[in-house]
Amino acid sequence: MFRKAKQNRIFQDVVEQIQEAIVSGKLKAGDQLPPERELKELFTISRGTLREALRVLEQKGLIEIRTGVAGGSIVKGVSTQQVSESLDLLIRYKKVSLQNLAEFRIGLEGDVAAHAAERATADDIARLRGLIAKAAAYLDKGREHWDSFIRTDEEIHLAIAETTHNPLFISVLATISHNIHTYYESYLPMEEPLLRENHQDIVNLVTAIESRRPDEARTIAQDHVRRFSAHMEQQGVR
Amino acid sequence: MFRKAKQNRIFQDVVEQIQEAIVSGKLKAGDQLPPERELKELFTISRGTLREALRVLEQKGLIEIRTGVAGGSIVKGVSTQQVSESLDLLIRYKKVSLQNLAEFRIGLEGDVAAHAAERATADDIARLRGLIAKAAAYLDKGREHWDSFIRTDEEIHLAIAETTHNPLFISVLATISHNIHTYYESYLPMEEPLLRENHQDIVNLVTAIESRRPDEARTIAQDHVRRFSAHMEQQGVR
DNA sequence: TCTATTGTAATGGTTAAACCATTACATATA
DNA sequence: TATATGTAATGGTTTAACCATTACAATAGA
Repeated sequence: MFRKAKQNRIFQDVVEQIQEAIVSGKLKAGDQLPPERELKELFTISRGTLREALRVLEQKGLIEIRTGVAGGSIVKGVSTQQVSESLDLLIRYKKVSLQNLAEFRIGLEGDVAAHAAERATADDIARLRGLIAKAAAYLDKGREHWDSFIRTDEEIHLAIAETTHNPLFISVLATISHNIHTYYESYLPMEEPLLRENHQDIVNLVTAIESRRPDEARTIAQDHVRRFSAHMEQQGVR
Repeated sequence: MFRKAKQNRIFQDVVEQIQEAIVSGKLKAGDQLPPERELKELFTISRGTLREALRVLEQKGLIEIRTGVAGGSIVKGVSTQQVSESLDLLIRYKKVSLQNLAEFRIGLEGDVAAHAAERATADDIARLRGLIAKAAAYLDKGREHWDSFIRTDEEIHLAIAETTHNPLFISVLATISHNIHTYYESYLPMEEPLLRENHQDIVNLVTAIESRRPDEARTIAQDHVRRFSAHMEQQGVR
Protein backbone atom coordinates (compact mmCIF):
# COMPACT_ATOMS: atom_id res chain seq x y z
CA MET A 1 0.00 0.00 0.00
CA PHE A 2 2.45 2.65 1.15
CA ARG A 3 6.17 2.77 0.82
CA LYS A 4 8.20 3.46 3.86
CA ALA A 5 8.36 7.18 4.44
CA LYS A 6 11.98 7.98 3.79
CA GLN A 7 13.74 10.34 6.07
CA ASN A 8 14.14 13.67 4.38
CA ARG A 9 17.56 13.88 2.95
CA ILE A 10 18.24 17.39 1.84
CA PHE A 11 20.35 16.47 -1.17
CA GLN A 12 17.54 14.22 -2.38
CA ASP A 13 15.15 17.13 -2.36
CA VAL A 14 17.61 19.18 -4.40
CA VAL A 15 18.05 16.32 -6.88
CA GLU A 16 14.30 16.08 -7.33
CA GLN A 17 13.85 19.80 -7.84
CA ILE A 18 16.54 20.02 -10.50
CA GLN A 19 15.52 16.76 -12.18
CA GLU A 20 11.93 17.93 -12.33
CA ALA A 21 13.04 21.19 -13.95
CA ILE A 22 14.94 19.26 -16.60
CA VAL A 23 12.24 16.66 -17.32
CA SER A 24 9.53 19.31 -17.48
CA GLY A 25 11.59 21.43 -19.84
CA LYS A 26 12.22 24.43 -17.59
CA LEU A 27 15.90 23.63 -17.94
CA LYS A 28 17.00 22.69 -21.42
CA ALA A 29 20.06 20.89 -22.73
CA GLY A 30 22.93 23.34 -22.86
CA ASP A 31 21.63 25.53 -20.07
CA GLN A 32 24.13 26.31 -17.37
CA LEU A 33 23.36 26.16 -13.66
CA PRO A 34 24.78 28.83 -11.34
CA PRO A 35 28.12 27.98 -9.71
CA GLU A 36 28.10 25.84 -6.59
CA ARG A 37 28.71 28.79 -4.32
CA GLU A 38 25.59 30.53 -5.65
CA LEU A 39 23.45 27.40 -5.82
CA LYS A 40 24.16 26.62 -2.21
CA GLU A 41 22.74 30.04 -1.32
CA LEU A 42 19.66 29.51 -3.51
CA PHE A 43 18.84 26.25 -1.74
CA THR A 44 20.17 27.47 1.62
CA ILE A 45 22.31 24.40 2.11
CA SER A 46 25.99 23.73 2.56
CA ARG A 47 28.30 23.15 -0.35
CA GLY A 48 28.94 19.55 0.63
CA THR A 49 25.26 18.67 0.55
CA LEU A 50 24.84 20.48 -2.76
CA ARG A 51 27.75 18.55 -4.22
CA GLU A 52 26.15 15.24 -3.23
CA ALA A 53 23.05 16.31 -5.15
CA LEU A 54 25.10 17.35 -8.21
CA ARG A 55 26.98 14.06 -8.05
CA VAL A 56 23.70 12.12 -8.28
CA LEU A 57 22.47 14.25 -11.19
CA GLU A 58 25.78 13.75 -12.95
CA GLN A 59 25.54 9.99 -12.41
CA LYS A 60 22.05 10.04 -13.90
CA GLY A 61 23.50 11.71 -16.97
CA LEU A 62 21.35 14.80 -16.48
CA ILE A 63 24.19 17.27 -16.05
CA GLU A 64 27.85 17.49 -16.90
CA ILE A 65 30.30 19.19 -14.58
CA ARG A 66 33.24 21.23 -15.87
CA THR A 67 36.07 22.76 -13.92
CA GLY A 68 37.67 26.14 -14.46
CA VAL A 69 36.39 29.61 -15.14
CA ALA A 70 32.94 29.58 -16.75
CA GLY A 71 32.80 25.92 -15.77
CA GLY A 72 30.00 24.54 -13.65
CA SER A 73 27.02 22.30 -14.21
CA ILE A 74 25.74 22.11 -17.77
CA VAL A 75 22.35 20.52 -18.39
CA LYS A 76 22.59 17.55 -20.74
CA GLY A 77 19.02 16.33 -20.98
CA VAL A 78 17.97 12.72 -20.71
CA SER A 79 19.71 10.30 -23.04
CA THR A 80 19.88 6.57 -23.59
CA GLN A 81 23.36 6.62 -22.09
CA GLN A 82 22.15 5.85 -18.60
CA VAL A 83 19.86 3.00 -19.69
CA SER A 84 22.77 1.60 -21.63
CA GLU A 85 25.16 1.87 -18.74
CA SER A 86 22.90 0.17 -16.25
CA LEU A 87 22.15 -2.60 -18.72
CA ASP A 88 25.85 -2.97 -19.27
CA LEU A 89 26.34 -3.41 -15.53
CA LEU A 90 23.64 -6.09 -15.47
CA ILE A 91 25.33 -7.95 -18.29
CA ARG A 92 28.70 -7.81 -16.59
CA TYR A 93 27.15 -9.02 -13.38
CA LYS A 94 26.05 -12.02 -15.43
CA LYS A 95 22.39 -11.37 -14.94
CA VAL A 96 21.80 -11.07 -18.68
CA SER A 97 23.21 -13.63 -21.08
CA LEU A 98 23.81 -13.47 -24.80
CA GLN A 99 20.73 -15.67 -25.25
CA ASN A 100 18.63 -13.29 -23.20
CA LEU A 101 19.78 -10.41 -25.35
CA ALA A 102 19.26 -12.29 -28.61
CA GLU A 103 15.80 -13.47 -27.62
CA PHE A 104 14.74 -9.96 -26.76
CA ARG A 105 16.32 -8.56 -29.86
CA ILE A 106 14.52 -10.94 -32.22
CA GLY A 107 11.13 -9.54 -31.32
CA LEU A 108 12.39 -5.98 -31.15
CA GLU A 109 14.21 -5.90 -34.49
CA GLY A 110 11.26 -7.65 -36.10
CA ASP A 111 8.80 -5.02 -34.86
CA VAL A 112 11.14 -2.21 -35.81
CA ALA A 113 11.58 -3.56 -39.34
CA ALA A 114 7.83 -4.02 -39.78
CA HIS A 115 6.95 -0.55 -38.55
CA ALA A 116 9.73 0.98 -40.59
CA ALA A 117 8.29 -0.69 -43.70
CA GLU A 118 4.93 0.86 -42.89
CA ARG A 119 6.23 4.37 -42.44
CA ALA A 120 9.48 4.93 -44.31
CA THR A 121 9.52 8.16 -46.30
CA ALA A 122 11.57 8.75 -49.42
CA ASP A 123 14.09 10.63 -47.27
CA ASP A 124 14.39 7.70 -44.89
CA ILE A 125 15.09 5.35 -47.79
CA ALA A 126 17.67 7.69 -49.28
CA ARG A 127 19.46 7.87 -45.96
CA LEU A 128 19.46 4.09 -45.60
CA ARG A 129 20.74 3.61 -49.15
CA GLY A 130 23.53 6.08 -48.44
CA LEU A 131 24.58 4.21 -45.31
CA ILE A 132 24.49 0.90 -47.16
CA ALA A 133 26.78 2.28 -49.87
CA LYS A 134 29.14 3.57 -47.19
CA ALA A 135 29.22 0.16 -45.50
CA ALA A 136 29.84 -1.61 -48.80
CA ALA A 137 32.75 0.72 -49.51
CA TYR A 138 34.36 -0.10 -46.16
CA LEU A 139 33.89 -3.78 -46.89
CA ASP A 140 35.67 -3.50 -50.24
CA LYS A 141 38.52 -1.42 -48.88
CA GLY A 142 39.82 -4.42 -46.96
CA ARG A 143 40.55 -5.73 -43.53
CA GLU A 144 41.71 -2.55 -41.82
CA HIS A 145 38.36 -0.88 -42.57
CA TRP A 146 36.17 -3.65 -41.21
CA ASP A 147 35.91 -1.90 -37.87
CA SER A 148 34.30 1.01 -39.69
CA PHE A 149 32.03 -1.45 -41.46
CA ILE A 150 30.79 -2.81 -38.15
CA ARG A 151 30.17 0.69 -36.85
CA THR A 152 28.25 1.63 -40.00
CA ASP A 153 26.22 -1.55 -39.62
CA GLU A 154 25.15 -0.46 -36.17
CA GLU A 155 24.36 2.98 -37.59
CA ILE A 156 22.05 1.40 -40.16
CA HIS A 157 20.15 -0.52 -37.52
CA LEU A 158 19.65 2.72 -35.61
CA ALA A 159 18.58 4.57 -38.74
CA ILE A 160 15.95 1.92 -39.36
CA ALA A 161 14.72 2.33 -35.80
CA GLU A 162 14.47 6.07 -36.37
CA THR A 163 12.14 5.62 -39.31
CA THR A 164 9.60 4.13 -36.91
CA HIS A 165 9.41 7.61 -35.31
CA ASN A 166 8.74 5.92 -31.99
CA PRO A 167 11.23 7.08 -29.34
CA LEU A 168 10.78 3.85 -27.42
CA PHE A 169 11.94 1.68 -30.30
CA ILE A 170 14.78 4.09 -30.93
CA SER A 171 16.13 4.20 -27.39
CA VAL A 172 15.62 0.57 -26.54
CA LEU A 173 17.17 -0.60 -29.78
CA ALA A 174 20.08 1.80 -29.31
CA THR A 175 20.73 0.32 -25.89
CA ILE A 176 20.47 -3.30 -26.95
CA SER A 177 22.51 -2.67 -30.10
CA HIS A 178 25.28 -1.07 -28.18
CA ASN A 179 25.50 -3.97 -25.83
CA ILE A 180 25.25 -6.61 -28.53
CA HIS A 181 28.11 -5.01 -30.42
CA THR A 182 30.32 -5.54 -27.42
CA TYR A 183 29.76 -9.26 -27.92
CA TYR A 184 30.10 -8.87 -31.69
CA GLU A 185 33.58 -7.50 -31.40
CA SER A 186 34.68 -10.18 -28.99
CA TYR A 187 33.06 -13.24 -30.46
CA LEU A 188 32.24 -12.76 -34.11
CA PRO A 189 35.10 -13.98 -36.29
CA MET A 190 36.06 -11.10 -38.56
CA GLU A 191 35.87 -13.07 -41.77
CA GLU A 192 34.85 -11.68 -45.12
CA PRO A 193 32.08 -14.20 -45.92
CA LEU A 194 30.39 -13.44 -42.62
CA LEU A 195 30.55 -9.70 -43.13
CA ARG A 196 29.24 -10.08 -46.69
CA GLU A 197 26.37 -12.20 -45.40
CA ASN A 198 25.65 -9.50 -42.85
CA HIS A 199 25.63 -6.82 -45.50
CA GLN A 200 23.41 -8.79 -47.87
CA ASP A 201 20.86 -9.21 -45.06
CA ILE A 202 20.75 -5.47 -44.58
CA VAL A 203 20.34 -4.84 -48.31
CA ASN A 204 17.43 -7.28 -48.43
CA LEU A 205 15.92 -5.69 -45.35
CA VAL A 206 16.06 -2.17 -46.75
CA THR A 207 14.62 -3.38 -50.04
CA ALA A 208 11.67 -4.89 -48.20
CA ILE A 209 11.21 -1.66 -46.26
CA GLU A 210 11.34 0.40 -49.42
CA SER A 211 8.75 -1.86 -51.07
CA ARG A 212 6.45 -1.49 -48.08
CA ARG A 213 6.41 -5.16 -47.17
CA PRO A 214 6.25 -5.20 -43.34
CA ASP A 215 5.89 -8.95 -42.94
CA GLU A 216 8.83 -9.67 -45.18
CA ALA A 217 10.91 -7.02 -43.42
CA ARG A 218 10.08 -8.58 -40.05
CA THR A 219 11.08 -12.04 -41.24
CA ILE A 220 14.36 -10.87 -42.71
CA ALA A 221 15.29 -8.94 -39.57
CA GLN A 222 14.42 -11.83 -37.28
CA ASP A 223 16.31 -14.35 -39.41
CA HIS A 224 19.29 -12.08 -39.43
CA VAL A 225 19.36 -11.77 -35.65
CA ARG A 226 18.84 -15.51 -35.20
CA ARG A 227 21.61 -16.44 -37.59
CA PHE A 228 24.18 -14.08 -36.12
CA SER A 229 23.36 -15.02 -32.57
CA ALA A 230 23.91 -18.64 -33.55
CA HIS A 231 27.27 -17.71 -35.06
CA MET A 232 28.32 -16.17 -31.80
CA GLU A 233 27.13 -19.07 -29.72
CA GLN A 234 29.24 -21.38 -31.86
CA GLN A 235 32.21 -19.31 -30.78
CA GLY A 236 31.60 -20.55 -27.30
CA VAL A 237 29.77 -17.69 -25.66
CA ARG A 238 27.66 -19.02 -22.88
CA MET B 1 38.69 6.64 -31.39
CA PHE B 2 39.56 7.76 -27.87
CA ARG B 3 37.42 9.41 -25.31
CA LYS B 4 38.67 12.49 -23.60
CA ALA B 5 40.96 11.53 -20.74
CA LYS B 6 39.03 12.66 -17.70
CA GLN B 7 40.83 14.34 -14.92
CA ASN B 8 41.33 11.99 -12.05
CA ARG B 9 38.57 12.54 -9.60
CA ILE B 10 39.28 10.74 -6.37
CA PHE B 11 35.67 9.81 -5.64
CA GLN B 12 35.45 8.25 -9.12
CA ASP B 13 38.38 6.00 -8.33
CA VAL B 14 36.69 4.90 -5.13
CA VAL B 15 33.42 4.21 -6.99
CA GLU B 16 35.26 2.07 -9.50
CA GLN B 17 37.10 0.09 -6.85
CA ILE B 18 33.95 -0.72 -4.92
CA GLN B 19 31.87 -1.36 -8.05
CA GLU B 20 34.53 -3.70 -9.36
CA ALA B 21 34.52 -5.60 -6.09
CA ILE B 22 30.74 -6.03 -6.33
CA VAL B 23 30.61 -6.99 -10.00
CA SER B 24 33.46 -9.44 -9.60
CA GLY B 25 31.83 -11.02 -6.58
CA LYS B 26 34.37 -10.06 -3.94
CA LEU B 27 31.54 -8.18 -2.27
CA LYS B 28 28.24 -10.02 -2.18
CA ALA B 29 24.69 -8.84 -1.64
CA GLY B 30 24.13 -8.38 2.07
CA ASP B 31 27.75 -7.66 2.87
CA GLN B 32 28.32 -4.58 4.94
CA LEU B 33 31.00 -2.00 4.23
CA PRO B 34 32.92 -0.45 7.12
CA PRO B 35 31.51 2.81 8.51
CA GLU B 36 32.39 6.03 6.71
CA ARG B 37 34.94 7.03 9.30
CA GLU B 38 36.84 3.79 8.75
CA LEU B 39 36.44 3.71 5.00
CA LYS B 40 37.88 7.18 4.70
CA GLU B 41 41.00 5.93 6.46
CA LEU B 42 41.23 2.86 4.20
CA PHE B 43 41.16 5.02 1.07
CA THR B 44 43.06 7.88 2.74
CA ILE B 45 40.55 10.46 1.65
CA SER B 46 38.28 12.91 3.40
CA ARG B 47 34.81 12.02 4.51
CA GLY B 48 33.22 14.43 2.04
CA THR B 49 34.90 12.80 -0.93
CA LEU B 50 34.01 9.36 0.35
CA ARG B 51 30.39 10.40 0.69
CA GLU B 52 30.29 11.57 -2.92
CA ALA B 53 31.50 8.13 -3.93
CA LEU B 54 28.90 6.39 -1.75
CA ARG B 55 26.20 8.64 -3.18
CA VAL B 56 27.05 7.51 -6.71
CA LEU B 57 27.06 3.85 -5.70
CA GLU B 58 23.72 4.31 -3.97
CA GLN B 59 22.29 5.98 -7.09
CA LYS B 60 23.49 3.04 -9.18
CA GLY B 61 21.56 0.78 -6.86
CA LEU B 62 24.71 -1.06 -5.80
CA ILE B 63 24.52 -0.20 -2.11
CA GLU B 64 21.92 0.88 0.37
CA ILE B 65 22.73 3.29 3.16
CA ARG B 66 21.20 3.03 6.61
CA THR B 67 21.48 5.41 9.52
CA GLY B 68 21.86 4.58 13.16
CA VAL B 69 23.94 2.11 15.10
CA ALA B 70 24.98 -0.88 12.99
CA GLY B 71 23.87 1.18 9.99
CA GLY B 72 26.18 1.92 7.12
CA SER B 73 26.52 0.80 3.52
CA ILE B 74 24.98 -2.54 2.70
CA VAL B 75 25.83 -4.14 -0.65
CA LYS B 76 22.73 -4.78 -2.73
CA GLY B 77 24.17 -6.35 -5.86
CA VAL B 78 23.22 -5.39 -9.39
CA SER B 79 19.50 -5.34 -10.07
CA THR B 80 17.16 -4.37 -12.88
CA GLN B 81 15.90 -1.50 -10.76
CA GLN B 82 18.33 0.95 -12.30
CA VAL B 83 17.48 -0.05 -15.87
CA SER B 84 13.83 0.52 -15.09
CA GLU B 85 14.42 3.84 -13.44
CA SER B 86 16.49 5.28 -16.26
CA LEU B 87 14.07 3.99 -18.88
CA ASP B 88 11.30 5.60 -16.91
CA LEU B 89 13.12 8.92 -16.95
CA LEU B 90 13.60 8.59 -20.68
CA ILE B 91 9.89 7.99 -21.23
CA ARG B 92 8.92 11.00 -19.19
CA TYR B 93 11.50 13.23 -20.85
CA LYS B 94 10.83 12.21 -24.41
CA LYS B 95 7.14 12.62 -23.78
CA VAL B 96 6.43 9.19 -25.14
CA SER B 97 2.79 9.11 -26.20
CA LEU B 98 0.15 6.53 -25.43
CA GLN B 99 0.38 5.32 -29.04
CA ASN B 100 4.15 4.97 -28.77
CA LEU B 101 3.76 2.96 -25.61
CA ALA B 102 0.94 0.83 -26.98
CA GLU B 103 2.77 0.08 -30.21
CA PHE B 104 5.85 -0.99 -28.32
CA ARG B 105 3.84 -2.96 -25.85
CA ILE B 106 2.00 -4.99 -28.48
CA GLY B 107 5.19 -6.62 -29.66
CA LEU B 108 6.61 -6.92 -26.17
CA GLU B 109 3.57 -8.49 -24.51
CA GLY B 110 3.21 -10.83 -27.47
CA ASP B 111 6.78 -12.05 -27.14
CA VAL B 112 6.46 -12.36 -23.39
CA ALA B 113 3.27 -14.40 -23.66
CA ALA B 114 4.77 -16.70 -26.30
CA HIS B 115 7.96 -17.33 -24.34
CA ALA B 116 6.00 -17.81 -21.14
CA ALA B 117 3.91 -20.48 -22.89
CA GLU B 118 7.09 -22.25 -23.92
CA ARG B 119 8.64 -22.26 -20.46
CA ALA B 120 6.01 -22.05 -17.75
CA THR B 121 6.52 -24.57 -14.96
CA ALA B 122 3.76 -26.00 -12.79
CA ASP B 123 4.79 -23.54 -10.09
CA ASP B 124 4.49 -20.62 -12.48
CA ILE B 125 0.98 -21.70 -13.44
CA ALA B 126 -0.05 -22.16 -9.83
CA ARG B 127 1.17 -18.67 -9.03
CA LEU B 128 -0.71 -17.19 -11.98
CA ARG B 129 -3.91 -19.04 -11.06
CA GLY B 130 -3.60 -17.72 -7.52
CA LEU B 131 -3.27 -14.15 -8.74
CA ILE B 132 -6.22 -14.57 -11.09
CA ALA B 133 -8.40 -15.80 -8.22
CA LYS B 134 -7.28 -12.84 -6.12
CA ALA B 135 -8.16 -10.43 -8.93
CA ALA B 136 -11.56 -12.04 -9.44
CA ALA B 137 -12.29 -11.70 -5.74
CA TYR B 138 -11.51 -7.96 -5.83
CA LEU B 139 -13.78 -7.63 -8.86
CA ASP B 140 -16.68 -9.29 -7.06
CA LYS B 141 -16.21 -7.30 -3.88
CA GLY B 142 -17.40 -4.17 -5.64
CA ARG B 143 -16.38 -0.73 -6.68
CA GLU B 144 -14.18 0.21 -3.75
CA HIS B 145 -11.90 -2.76 -4.42
CA TRP B 146 -11.39 -2.08 -8.11
CA ASP B 147 -8.18 -0.20 -7.41
CA SER B 148 -6.83 -3.42 -5.93
CA PHE B 149 -8.07 -5.26 -9.00
CA ILE B 150 -6.07 -2.97 -11.27
CA ARG B 151 -2.97 -3.44 -9.15
CA THR B 152 -3.37 -7.22 -9.17
CA ASP B 153 -3.80 -7.08 -12.93
CA GLU B 154 -0.42 -5.36 -13.25
CA GLU B 155 1.02 -7.96 -10.90
CA ILE B 156 -0.21 -10.73 -13.19
CA HIS B 157 1.42 -9.17 -16.23
CA LEU B 158 4.68 -9.00 -14.32
CA ALA B 159 4.33 -12.59 -13.13
CA ILE B 160 3.91 -13.70 -16.73
CA ALA B 161 7.04 -11.78 -17.67
CA GLU B 162 8.89 -13.54 -14.88
CA THR B 163 8.06 -16.96 -16.25
CA THR B 164 10.14 -16.08 -19.33
CA HIS B 165 13.15 -16.06 -16.97
CA ASN B 166 14.66 -13.35 -19.15
CA PRO B 167 15.60 -10.31 -17.06
CA LEU B 168 15.30 -8.07 -20.10
CA PHE B 169 11.65 -8.89 -20.65
CA ILE B 170 11.04 -8.54 -16.94
CA SER B 171 12.56 -5.11 -16.46
CA VAL B 172 11.38 -3.59 -19.72
CA LEU B 173 7.84 -4.86 -19.24
CA ALA B 174 7.84 -3.64 -15.65
CA THR B 175 8.80 -0.18 -16.81
CA ILE B 176 6.32 -0.03 -19.67
CA SER B 177 3.56 -1.47 -17.50
CA HIS B 178 4.17 1.04 -14.81
CA ASN B 179 3.94 3.90 -17.28
CA ILE B 180 0.87 2.52 -19.03
CA HIS B 181 -0.93 2.19 -15.73
CA THR B 182 -0.54 5.89 -15.19
CA TYR B 183 -2.68 6.32 -18.29
CA TYR B 184 -4.98 3.49 -17.23
CA GLU B 185 -5.92 5.17 -14.02
CA SER B 186 -6.56 8.49 -15.71
CA TYR B 187 -8.30 7.43 -18.88
CA LEU B 188 -9.81 4.00 -18.53
CA PRO B 189 -13.41 4.31 -17.40
CA MET B 190 -13.82 2.20 -14.28
CA GLU B 191 -16.82 0.28 -15.48
CA GLU B 192 -17.60 -3.29 -14.56
CA PRO B 193 -17.99 -4.65 -18.13
CA LEU B 194 -14.56 -3.29 -19.07
CA LEU B 195 -12.90 -4.78 -16.01
CA ARG B 196 -14.63 -8.12 -16.64
CA GLU B 197 -13.42 -8.05 -20.22
CA ASN B 198 -9.93 -7.36 -18.95
CA HIS B 199 -10.10 -10.25 -16.53
CA GLN B 200 -11.47 -12.69 -19.12
CA ASP B 201 -8.54 -11.81 -21.43
CA ILE B 202 -6.11 -12.67 -18.68
CA VAL B 203 -7.87 -15.97 -17.91
CA ASN B 204 -7.71 -16.92 -21.59
CA LEU B 205 -4.07 -15.92 -21.75
CA VAL B 206 -3.06 -18.00 -18.76
CA THR B 207 -5.01 -20.94 -20.13
CA ALA B 208 -3.10 -20.71 -23.40
CA ILE B 209 0.18 -20.49 -21.47
CA GLU B 210 -0.76 -23.51 -19.36
CA SER B 211 -1.63 -25.50 -22.51
CA ARG B 212 1.73 -24.62 -24.05
CA ARG B 213 0.29 -22.78 -27.04
CA PRO B 214 2.74 -19.93 -27.68
CA ASP B 215 1.11 -18.61 -30.85
CA GLU B 216 -2.30 -18.47 -29.28
CA ALA B 217 -0.87 -16.81 -26.17
CA ARG B 218 0.83 -14.22 -28.36
CA THR B 219 -2.37 -13.45 -30.23
CA ILE B 220 -4.45 -13.13 -27.09
CA ALA B 221 -1.90 -10.82 -25.45
CA GLN B 222 -1.61 -8.61 -28.53
CA ASP B 223 -5.37 -8.39 -29.00
CA HIS B 224 -5.77 -7.46 -25.39
CA VAL B 225 -3.27 -4.64 -25.61
CA ARG B 226 -4.76 -3.38 -28.88
CA ARG B 227 -8.28 -3.37 -27.53
CA PHE B 228 -7.48 -1.58 -24.30
CA SER B 229 -5.31 0.99 -26.01
CA ALA B 230 -8.23 1.70 -28.32
CA HIS B 231 -10.51 2.10 -25.30
CA MET B 232 -8.19 4.68 -23.89
CA GLU B 233 -7.81 6.55 -27.13
CA GLN B 234 -11.57 6.84 -27.32
CA GLN B 235 -11.36 8.66 -24.02
CA GLY B 236 -9.45 11.34 -25.84
CA VAL B 237 -5.87 10.64 -24.92
CA ARG B 238 -3.57 11.98 -27.58
C1' DT C 1 48.64 45.41 -36.15
C1' DC C 2 48.81 40.70 -35.11
C1' DT C 3 50.38 36.79 -32.40
C1' DA C 4 52.28 34.50 -28.48
C1' DT C 5 52.97 34.63 -23.57
C1' DT C 6 51.70 35.49 -19.02
C1' DG C 7 48.72 36.73 -15.21
C1' DT C 8 44.45 36.35 -12.69
C1' DA C 9 40.21 35.43 -11.03
C1' DA C 10 36.31 32.13 -11.26
C1' DT C 11 35.06 27.64 -10.46
C1' DG C 12 35.08 22.70 -9.25
C1' DG C 13 37.82 19.24 -6.10
C1' DT C 14 39.40 18.10 -1.54
C1' DT C 15 40.28 18.38 3.32
C1' DA C 16 39.21 18.94 8.28
C1' DA C 17 36.63 19.30 12.43
C1' DA C 18 32.55 19.87 14.59
C1' DC C 19 27.72 19.07 15.71
C1' DC C 20 22.91 17.01 14.84
C1' DA C 21 19.48 12.98 14.10
C1' DT C 22 18.53 8.30 14.16
C1' DT C 23 18.73 3.82 15.86
C1' DA C 24 20.35 -1.00 17.82
C1' DC C 25 21.47 -2.65 21.91
C1' DA C 26 22.38 -2.77 26.76
C1' DT C 27 20.84 -1.50 31.16
C1' DA C 28 17.64 -0.34 34.61
C1' DT C 29 13.12 -0.34 36.51
C1' DA C 30 8.30 -1.75 37.47
C1' DT D 1 9.37 -10.87 32.55
C1' DA D 2 8.32 -6.92 30.08
C1' DT D 3 8.70 -2.20 29.42
C1' DA D 4 11.17 2.13 29.68
C1' DT D 5 15.44 4.58 29.41
C1' DG D 6 20.16 5.59 28.41
C1' DT D 7 24.10 5.49 25.33
C1' DA D 8 27.19 5.03 21.89
C1' DA D 9 27.69 4.13 16.90
C1' DT D 10 26.66 5.78 12.60
C1' DG D 11 24.95 8.58 8.70
C1' DG D 12 23.53 13.72 7.63
C1' DT D 13 24.89 18.49 7.54
C1' DT D 14 27.52 22.64 8.21
C1' DT D 15 31.55 25.68 7.87
C1' DA D 16 35.90 27.42 6.39
C1' DA D 17 39.90 26.90 4.19
C1' DC D 18 43.07 25.66 0.47
C1' DC D 19 44.36 23.32 -4.12
C1' DA D 20 43.92 22.51 -9.37
C1' DT D 21 42.16 23.82 -13.63
C1' DT D 22 40.82 26.90 -17.06
C1' DA D 23 38.64 30.98 -19.86
C1' DC D 24 39.75 35.36 -20.65
C1' DA D 25 42.23 39.59 -20.37
C1' DA D 26 46.41 42.05 -20.20
C1' DT D 27 50.96 42.31 -21.81
C1' DA D 28 54.99 41.75 -24.60
C1' DG D 29 57.21 40.79 -28.78
C1' DA D 30 57.40 40.42 -33.87
